[in-house]
Amino acid sequence: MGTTADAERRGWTQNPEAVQQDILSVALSEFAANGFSGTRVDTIASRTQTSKRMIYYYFGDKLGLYTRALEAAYLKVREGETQLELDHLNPQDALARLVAFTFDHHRANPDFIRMVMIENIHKAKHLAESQVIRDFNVAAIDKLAEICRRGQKAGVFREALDPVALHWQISAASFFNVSNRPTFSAIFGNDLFEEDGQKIIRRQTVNAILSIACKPGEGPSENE
Amino acid sequence: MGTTADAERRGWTQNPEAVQQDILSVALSEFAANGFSGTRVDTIASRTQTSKRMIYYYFGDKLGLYTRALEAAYLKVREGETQLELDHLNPQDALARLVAFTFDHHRANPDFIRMVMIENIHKAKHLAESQVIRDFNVAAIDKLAEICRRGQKAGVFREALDPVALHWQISAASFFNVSNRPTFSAIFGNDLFEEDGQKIIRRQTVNAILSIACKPGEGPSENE
DNA sequence: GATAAAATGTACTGCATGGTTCATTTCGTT
DNA sequence: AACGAAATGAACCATGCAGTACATTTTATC
Repeated sequence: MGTTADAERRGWTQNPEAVQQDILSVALSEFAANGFSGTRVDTIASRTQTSKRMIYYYFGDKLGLYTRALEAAYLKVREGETQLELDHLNPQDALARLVAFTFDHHRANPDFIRMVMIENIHKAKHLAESQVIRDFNVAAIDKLAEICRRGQKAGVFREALDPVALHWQISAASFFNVSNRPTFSAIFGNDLFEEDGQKIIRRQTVNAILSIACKPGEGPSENE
Repeated sequence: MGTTADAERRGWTQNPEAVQQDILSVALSEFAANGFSGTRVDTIASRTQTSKRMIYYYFGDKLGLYTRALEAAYLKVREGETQLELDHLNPQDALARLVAFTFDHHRANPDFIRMVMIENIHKAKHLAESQVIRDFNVAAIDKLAEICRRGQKAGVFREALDPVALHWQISAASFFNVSNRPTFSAIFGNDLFEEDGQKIIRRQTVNAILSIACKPGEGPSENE
């Protein structure tokens, strides 16, 4: 990626970029696993090719490292979202596809989910302070807004439909599915989180979202 | 409360029950606010009428206190659920009522939500170990299962409807609404969490759930 | 190849914090 | 009122852990 040199390290060679990446990726996994106060800087350091000294050299303090890890998580997950191409589909199908994609994408990025969970525990304090995150998060809803416009213009979506409220519904299902899996499956068993169960949930979710968006009669067909 | 004596404390008087309750309620609020590792036993103690010594006397260690606080949170919230009476309503209305109630009930118990969030961060480790919680949680779904039975018998609900999957959907919306408010409103603004916005979300959620449960044509009416 | 800046290694420190020790007071029982 | 057990107070301890000091090595620049 870019000019990042390859890290051939015998004896040792300087490689600032690689060292920072190394630290960041370990930090992300540790913070995601243990939360902010639950995470030990020493543990991060030990899982790294480098030392605690370097963490403070590059990131200042624990909070600085956490913030950067949080940003890295967002960047990585948003990157994956750009893949999705929906313009060639009719509004209903585009929406269905977006929902299914979001559902799967959340599942595929549990570390990101956990970072957001942790942020919520902290009342989103750090997220709110990070300009990086705020900037490109507003764009997260663009695709959905565009679909809504098209659907309303075509007369198949409700006039009162609000993209943000719809995004809320999509996020709720997709997020909860990952975030609350431990408690939910501890209480009600793991069936819904096996492959078959997840298919059911995803289909239910897609249908539910479509029924929110569509005018009566324009809803999802039953034969999927 | 039962025979719990009133705590007239001048000089000081022994009152084990009241002391434990005092500790528990402070502990719940601290753990809910700061997570397990983020919480300081000294802070709990200082917000209490009693001392750190008593915490260890009654609860053994920090984890013991946490576990008891978690159980207390569950007990309190489940208690509030027994109010709801649905047998006199037809299945659709009963379900709509249950969903709206659950939505509001989650909102009214943010500390409980936060404890569950924290448990999920910890992969539900402590919840899984608490027999108390497991026991009365299976019962949490009874009302819903009964509604499903009635709706299917009446021919208005889908045959394939699974109460647990439906409960998942109801929980997802109700839980997310509280758990992710900080990050969501940090990114998209607070509108959806004001009174008007919440009404929209709740109505959307009720309709979405009904559309999942009901056969096509038996769905929610539009004039609500 | 000398020099300075950037990058890294090693060892350390100070305090926050979970948990304990030991003594004292309250209170039910006789 | 005496006695033992339960309940409480006040100070203390050990260590986990974020953060630092200081020395050393690499690398670019002249």
